[in-house]
Amino acid sequence: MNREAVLLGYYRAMQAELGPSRWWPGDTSFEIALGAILTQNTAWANVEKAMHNLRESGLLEPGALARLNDDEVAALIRPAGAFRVKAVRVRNFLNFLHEKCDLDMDGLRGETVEGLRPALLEVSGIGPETADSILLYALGLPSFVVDAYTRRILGRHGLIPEDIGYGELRDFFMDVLPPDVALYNEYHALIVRTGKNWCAKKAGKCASCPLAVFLEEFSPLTCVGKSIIPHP
DNA sequence: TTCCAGAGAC
DNA sequence: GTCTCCGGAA
Repeated sequence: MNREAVLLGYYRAMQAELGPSRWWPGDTSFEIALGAILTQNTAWANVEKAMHNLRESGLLEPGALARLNDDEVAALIRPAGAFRVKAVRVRNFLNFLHEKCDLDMDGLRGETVEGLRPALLEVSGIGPETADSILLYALGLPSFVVDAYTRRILGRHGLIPEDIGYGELRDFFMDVLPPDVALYNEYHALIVRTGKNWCAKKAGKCASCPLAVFLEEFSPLTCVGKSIIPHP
């Protein structure tokens, strides 16, 4: 199998069906990075409520947010869920920005994925997916983002084992795709939109999925009606 | 593995 | 009422 051709085929199929995604929503690098932390295991609609609270209070910039204590931050981001945990994670990220670039993310321009990714992963509360989201969407660096939808879709199609680790799944893309920021950006956006609409955890709606042709081509699974079930 | 922890869909 | 959500830490 030519993995590059297959993965580009997935990309084109989603692109043809869904059109451009215009990701990641947010006016500044900091706002995008903040959203990446707040959306951890959380529906985006709830993140928007938290962002709205911060915006109304003029706190969507690092300097202003850094002056609040954790309880004040927690109260504002409450709609995003796990708010006490996430308030600490935002604090840790602000401390990172303070040391790294004096709270100005423009100071991170010129950094590389190889240089910055390990540093981000040192921050407690920033795991691999959040780090890659910040690198790609906030800073425009070519670090491919994978997530639960990526694993579920490719797993159900039989292209990867469903228990594949984050790093291995990321390499599955980065080993064959060119390091193209625009491609990486749109690819992950399309995966999330496709996953949300067609590849629900319990029962996928494969019949109408933009990627149905690939399921038939690669899958050891059986597609019955509008849902996908494991092959006996 | 379990907890976090609100909110919408079902 | 249960499940899931643009995960990560202990």
